[in-house]
Amino acid sequence: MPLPQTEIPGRLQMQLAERGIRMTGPRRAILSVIETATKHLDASQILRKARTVDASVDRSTVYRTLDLLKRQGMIDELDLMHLNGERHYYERKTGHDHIHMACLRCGKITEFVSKTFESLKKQLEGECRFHILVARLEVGGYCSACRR
Amino acid sequence: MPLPQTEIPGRLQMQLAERGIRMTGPRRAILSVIETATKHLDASQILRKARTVDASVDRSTVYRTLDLLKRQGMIDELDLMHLNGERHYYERKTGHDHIHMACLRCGKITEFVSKTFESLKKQLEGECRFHILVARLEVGGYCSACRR
DNA sequence: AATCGTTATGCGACTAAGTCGCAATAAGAA
DNA sequence: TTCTTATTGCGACTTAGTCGCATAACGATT
Repeated sequence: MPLPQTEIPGRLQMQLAERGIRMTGPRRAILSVIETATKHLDASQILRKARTVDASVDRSTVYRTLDLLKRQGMIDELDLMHLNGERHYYERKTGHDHIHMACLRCGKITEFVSKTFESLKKQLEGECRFHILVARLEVGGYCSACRR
Repeated sequence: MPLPQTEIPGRLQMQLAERGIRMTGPRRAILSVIETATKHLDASQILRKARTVDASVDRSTVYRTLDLLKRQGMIDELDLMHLNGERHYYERKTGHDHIHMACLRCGKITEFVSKTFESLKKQLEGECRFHILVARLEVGGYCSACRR
């Protein structure tokens, strides 16, 4: 998981404030969970963790907040190749998109930043005249340790 | 949707036979639906269509068959950026992977084959020593007609 | 500080996707 | 035809996510 050390805690809160979006207790709890996460979390994990901060947080508030953050382009939604069922995972959007590689044997998730990926997106924007808002590249296979 | 004219109907059946996998009525119905599809179908659409061929086909058989085909690397599973809820879509795997671009305004799905995408996969295989079995690149944004 | 329009929340009931165990059935090799 | 093994339909279940609604809380304004 990307957790750049340069990242200011409370950044998501600030970004929402800048956009004139109301801040609330449950929202703060959920944002802090996402900001301090060290691995990819799904909605129910986010709910559980948020409740340790604010016990009243409800499941639907988690979903609504995730929708808000997605719409604002502040988080990305991942499947991680459905390694563990159908749930979705979330992570903060950083400046540079990265590729997720999921090992189908050991379950390890590897992230990878690639210039080629950036060129590919430019190619799509140009050749297809498509305006990209989200790009998600997920790969499933065997990691270096698990391939033989 | 890719429906190459060179494609032999019954190809999936043959591939399964080659691998010594048992052929059954329901399975045949489901395969034919997938083979003759002209757009991306989800599990319940596949079920509905398969039932016009063999009325007894059950939902769980559809899911089990889709799992089988996924495991055999004969179909790909797509989200299409969750344009219409959480369902998954399926398509036959062809020789060349392609990118799916989903327009978030009009819902159009555009497919794109790219050399750069192939290089990117090679890069992952090489630099990360990752053995790729599935690669899924989905893009959400605005298509040429909907961007302004 | 008190007011007030608007937005967000918790609750609970609901939908829809997908899973699973099991007894019955059908494939296909012998 | 027989027999083993894989597959099926059924039905009950789980789990992710949605929605309407009455209540609560934000935060701008006075």
